[in-house]
Amino acid sequence: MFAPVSAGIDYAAMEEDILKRWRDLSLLERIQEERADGEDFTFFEGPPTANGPPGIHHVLARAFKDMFPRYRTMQGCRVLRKGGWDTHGLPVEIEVEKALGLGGKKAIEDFGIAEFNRLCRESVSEYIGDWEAMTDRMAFMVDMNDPYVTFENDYVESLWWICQQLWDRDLLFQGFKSVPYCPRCGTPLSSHELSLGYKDDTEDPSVYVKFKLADEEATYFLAWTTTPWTLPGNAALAVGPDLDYVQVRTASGERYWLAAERLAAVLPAGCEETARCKGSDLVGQRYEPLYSFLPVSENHAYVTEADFVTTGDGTGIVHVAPAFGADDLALGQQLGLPVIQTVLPDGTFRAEVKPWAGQFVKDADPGIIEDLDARNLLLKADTYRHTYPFCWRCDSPLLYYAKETWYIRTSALRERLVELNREINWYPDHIQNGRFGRWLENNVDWALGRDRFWGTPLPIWRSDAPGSTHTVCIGSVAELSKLSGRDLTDLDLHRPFVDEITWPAPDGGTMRRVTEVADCWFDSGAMPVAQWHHPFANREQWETHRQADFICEAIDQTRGWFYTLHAISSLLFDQPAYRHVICLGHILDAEGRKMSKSLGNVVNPWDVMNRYGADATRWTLYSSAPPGNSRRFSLDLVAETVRKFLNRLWNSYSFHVTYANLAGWTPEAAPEPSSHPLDRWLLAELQSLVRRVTESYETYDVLGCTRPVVRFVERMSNWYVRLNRRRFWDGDPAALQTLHTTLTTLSRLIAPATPFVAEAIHQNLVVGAEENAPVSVHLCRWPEVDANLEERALATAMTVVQDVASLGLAARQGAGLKVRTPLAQAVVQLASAEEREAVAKFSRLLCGELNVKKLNLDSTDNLQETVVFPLPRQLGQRYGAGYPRIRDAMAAMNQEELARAFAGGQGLTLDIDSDTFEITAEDVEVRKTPKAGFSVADSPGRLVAVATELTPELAREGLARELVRRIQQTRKDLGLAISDRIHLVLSSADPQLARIIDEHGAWLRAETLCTDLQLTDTEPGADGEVPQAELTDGTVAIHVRKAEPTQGA
RNA sequence: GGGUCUGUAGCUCAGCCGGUUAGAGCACAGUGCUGAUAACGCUGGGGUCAGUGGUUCGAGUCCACUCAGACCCA
Repeated sequence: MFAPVSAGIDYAAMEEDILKRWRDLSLLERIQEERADGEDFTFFEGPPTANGPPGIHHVLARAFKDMFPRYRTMQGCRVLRKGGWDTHGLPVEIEVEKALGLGGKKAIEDFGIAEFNRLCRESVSEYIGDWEAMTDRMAFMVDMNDPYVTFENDYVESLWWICQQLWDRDLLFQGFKSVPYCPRCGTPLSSHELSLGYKDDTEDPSVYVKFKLADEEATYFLAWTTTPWTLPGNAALAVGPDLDYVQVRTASGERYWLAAERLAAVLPAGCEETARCKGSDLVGQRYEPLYSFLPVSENHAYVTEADFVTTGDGTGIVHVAPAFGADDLALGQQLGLPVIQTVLPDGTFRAEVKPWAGQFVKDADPGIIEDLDARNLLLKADTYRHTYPFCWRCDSPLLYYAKETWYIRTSALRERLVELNREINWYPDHIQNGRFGRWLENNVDWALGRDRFWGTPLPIWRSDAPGSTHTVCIGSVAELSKLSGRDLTDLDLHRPFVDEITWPAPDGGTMRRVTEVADCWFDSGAMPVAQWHHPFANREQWETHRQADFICEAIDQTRGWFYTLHAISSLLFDQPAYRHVICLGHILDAEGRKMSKSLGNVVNPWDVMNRYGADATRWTLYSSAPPGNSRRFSLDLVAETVRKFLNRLWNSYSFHVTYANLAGWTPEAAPEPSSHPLDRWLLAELQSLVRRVTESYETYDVLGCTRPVVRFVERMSNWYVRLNRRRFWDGDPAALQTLHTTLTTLSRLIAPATPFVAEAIHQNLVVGAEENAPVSVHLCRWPEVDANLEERALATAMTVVQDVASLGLAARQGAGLKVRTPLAQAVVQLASAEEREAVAKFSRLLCGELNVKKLNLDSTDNLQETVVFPLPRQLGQRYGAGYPRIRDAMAAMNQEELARAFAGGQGLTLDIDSDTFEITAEDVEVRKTPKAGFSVADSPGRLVAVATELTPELAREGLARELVRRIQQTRKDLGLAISDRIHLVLSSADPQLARIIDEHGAWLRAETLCTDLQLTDTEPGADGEVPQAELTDGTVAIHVRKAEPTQGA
């Protein structure tokens, strides 16, 4: 006996039961034990930060992460699934800063770094419980008991080791980075801080500046800027190489170079064009610097080309100041331009910039404009409105400012990064050469340092002796202990404690740590190394798992984790960090808007999982859209998954258990193959499904793993089970075995995707019935295709049969004939002998489906009359009185041939009484009417006609079925069990009743499990209590009473 | 402003190498079936394949541009 399964199911409750079962089994531990000798499959967990509760988008990522490790486990692999937590970084600091009400770096320093970092450490585990609960509830199988944690000393020490590796290979260096910088708070802002403070319609100066050519008199390049204060830092001018430039002479006699497209907007009409060329022709021209406050040794003050030059505004010639703009700096680094840093960190000009020394740069703008004007270097000055960033804390306008910071020299290995990317399999594949590939091709050095507090301290110590460059990069705690002469084993590897470690420098100064901490993306990108505390421990683990077989995150990680993993692994080990990567699109709300707290449209994963269950949630995410697409998500979609997939599966399962138990059936260890065509068909379909799904798992095709299963379950439920109900009722072992095999195979096939339902089925059908069965479906081996059961011809045959059934039902409906009324025959006409053979094999099935006495496959009769009807509106308009003649002439022709001709695109030319009429296919309507006595439906190449004549015998049989149907409904309404016996009294004044019972009584009693049937001839009144059925000339009342079970039966 | 992706029925999505009249599910309407099913069948309404131009005998599909949305970068 299987445990009874009710069709109505509460998935959430079922899942809670299964979770408990897994806990009792210690499933994860058990899997790791049983697969200890398996081939290795390595999954890397992209670590989340637990300083906020998980949202539905985290469920999305975790659902996709879960499938493939589970699949590999079922293929026998030993799967690494180590959890991890990302704990450092600015977002964490900002949360704590807000909670403490601190305003900026200075305030944090005053508050105390030690206490601040302690609070950060606390904050990142605040929601760890929520995350663990969500992970557990959705059945993301990951080891949360032994996760890597990026703030732990072992982890940080590995990061130090990496820094030292890079340092030793001259890949770690100090350079400039342009950052949005708040002069008041004295700190750079991160991109998400930046996005908090943009203001539209900010007014700034708009100045057109004249740069005099070095070796041409009275000739200038015109450049445009909204930040005059950056002009003392000018190092070059940039043009677009493919843009057209003109030199024009103005009325004053001066000549200006600018983009041809900008001429009209910048200069008054009437200028004379004196030269024209491409931007690339200007490259290399030298000009006289506007200012020379700072000594400059490098080559500068010439024209170069840059792809960021546009003609949307300005002059098409861009003033380049590497000390400030990010584009400028990148270009400058590429060309070796000097960083002319004229501005101090507090936003004022340095002393060397004499006229404006000490002045806040923005306040100096008018003075600079005045100065340029006085020196005849200003064409014009105006104001300009645009979007400009402000500090979200103090509202000061931000400056883009090149700051000295630590870099990883990734650009030195740019080519190698691109090459190694070719070894990675990307899903969707466009990311490889698209977003990610392009990003790598344009790789710039990785700015590693952050002027912050809660992060991995850069392990770089430098002598504080004036002018000293003595610097060391530490690679381990032991090394630091040795250098500092202290045992630092228990040192917390964070600020401020690490900063306190100093020692005498050989040049007389003191070795002090640089104050920066590492970009937190460095932490997570280093996890392949640091999660093992490599090279200090776990050598074997590290060797085995240095490359992931599979990772999966959302698309925003292309420049985040996907990049940092790739960069670190390529630089250190010259190999990609991962072989397969699924890059997910973002999740949107039902209206297609981004989910955000401010819009209040964030879906809480618990609401979804509590209502519909984790399986339904997971399956919806897998199957509703390609993984890489952004996807709309709503509860309705999950509800649809329940209805259209899970319920159909569950009901088939419930059906199977009900009838297996009724028949006392148990599965056979080695069942005989069934010869029943429907069984063979289902098993053949099952084999194709296994083949298809397996291929999809092998190729990381998530839609291929899921959508075919939906189609299969639909056919299993609505075709196989429905058509075989009689066999199940009869306890046919072949049918029960077929459905059993199918359901248990299916449970393994869906186990990686919907682990709960799969487990529920497995527990009841397999664990409950077989000795030595795996205790969990997740310990089973993946199903294999049984080639003996694959019969492709059967699948095609069945599609013909299904089409014939549809046509037959359409034909019945066309004649208004209820399916319950039997008809004498259906005539089926098909295009080929193969199709006829297929249908013949299933003719009994089709007779039942269409409720006809026989199927006639041999008729060649013409069952439809064709009439080609000339349309009066069109032909009448064209030929007026000629229309009746056309009509009569066409009516006299062979309608079949005519219809064929028009269908084939031919027209018709009629010559009647010396008049000529041209008739096209648009002028006629081909009407088909069924032959008398039939109702017809057809599809291309197929036709089904049902005989419409209803003899009294057939009518009585139909009424008998109607009676049975009413009695069964009554049984249901009375709440009788399916196997309960009944007493039945039928009352009607219509003498037909007796005749019906005479002819069909035995059948009726068998169908309704009626042990005692009585007839009375009282015509029932309109008693609403007693169910009734309509006969031809009267009504019959149905009295059902449950029969007491016979003693001992 | 730049890059990548997406845009097909009211909604969620298919649509192969360019090839006949663009499909499915949901929702809606009618109707039928049902002792497994919260289901199911049949019929129907519903489409400027985002837009414009081009290539081609032929374009939802290829190319260019435009528009809208998403993400990343400025």
